[in-house]
Amino acid sequence: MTNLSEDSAVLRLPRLADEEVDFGLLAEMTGFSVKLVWILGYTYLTRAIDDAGITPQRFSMLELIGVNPGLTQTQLARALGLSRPATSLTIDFWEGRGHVERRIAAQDRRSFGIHLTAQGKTALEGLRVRVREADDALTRKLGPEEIDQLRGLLARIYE
Amino acid sequence: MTNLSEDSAVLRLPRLADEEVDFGLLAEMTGFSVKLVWILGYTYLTRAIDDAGITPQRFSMLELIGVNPGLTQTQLARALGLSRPATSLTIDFWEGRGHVERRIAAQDRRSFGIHLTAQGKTALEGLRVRVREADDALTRKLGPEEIDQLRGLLARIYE
DNA sequence: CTGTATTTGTTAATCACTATAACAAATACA
DNA sequence: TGTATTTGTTATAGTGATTAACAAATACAG
Repeated sequence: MTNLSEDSAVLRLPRLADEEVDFGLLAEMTGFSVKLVWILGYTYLTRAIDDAGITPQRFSMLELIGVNPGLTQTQLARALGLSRPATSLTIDFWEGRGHVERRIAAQDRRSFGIHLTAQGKTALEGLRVRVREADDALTRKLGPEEIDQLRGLLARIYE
Repeated sequence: MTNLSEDSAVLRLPRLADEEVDFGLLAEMTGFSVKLVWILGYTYLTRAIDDAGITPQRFSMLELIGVNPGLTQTQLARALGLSRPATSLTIDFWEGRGHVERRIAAQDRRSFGIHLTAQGKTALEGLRVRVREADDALTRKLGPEEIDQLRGLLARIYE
């Protein structure tokens, strides 16, 4: 995850501003602007939490488990838009660190309820602080009312 | 690129709205909203142009070449935020279709100036129409002044 | 002028991620 | 009771992008 050579990718962002390159249609597309901001946010977030393989996806999973203890893996997969195998592997990751445990569901012994361990709760607290900071950094050029405006417009699109 | 089985990925989007899942901190993050919209836009765009391997990245490259004929591969890589190997392969793709050609630069015979062929120009025109439609579809729930507002706020973040 | 260093582009090897397919166990239902 | 569906896992594969290594051309230092 550390890319520090000549062609480092973490910071590799399209360059709209400088030099003589005209972005043509891309510069007129809302989707392209969204992509640029997404890359920037992903970069901030990754830098904030990248300890031994913690990625935005993996954090999202831990957060969902923390807020909704007992969800099954299929429910988690659907909520986050992942395949069931990907979900299974993500839970393996957190279980291997002792942050999460699978408890067999009494009423349906095919499925597990996923829960945070005490360790997991502590880790999640620490991660949340850093994630918040990264998200604040992303919007640091906007005032509070502008952030609300932006969030509102984005929500109108995907809701 | 066709995923039509049970676990289809093209449409796989996190589900904020329905069911009993609480997204916790994620629901409060601007970066997460941006990600959702980005996924949606990427899905629309991919559906609009996905003929025989044309991806958003590859379209972006063709557009940049069309608007800025004669750029070198290194300049294209920097502008789009790609590595030079990735850029080289993308140009291979378009060159193989006869849409782009490499012309040796007279003053520096290490580098090529990249140019559209007549075929490439025609193809680009057709793609531009579909790309515009996909971008319009993404923002169809917003009025013109709201789109401007959104674009302005996003630009403030990455500029 | 000569030799080293840098730059451009390509190729090869690798890595990370995700998906699909196939499977066992449990449950639902006809 | 027997078939079909669902849950989760494993195995396989495919994709994309990256790093490293390289050849050719150019820049520059001594």
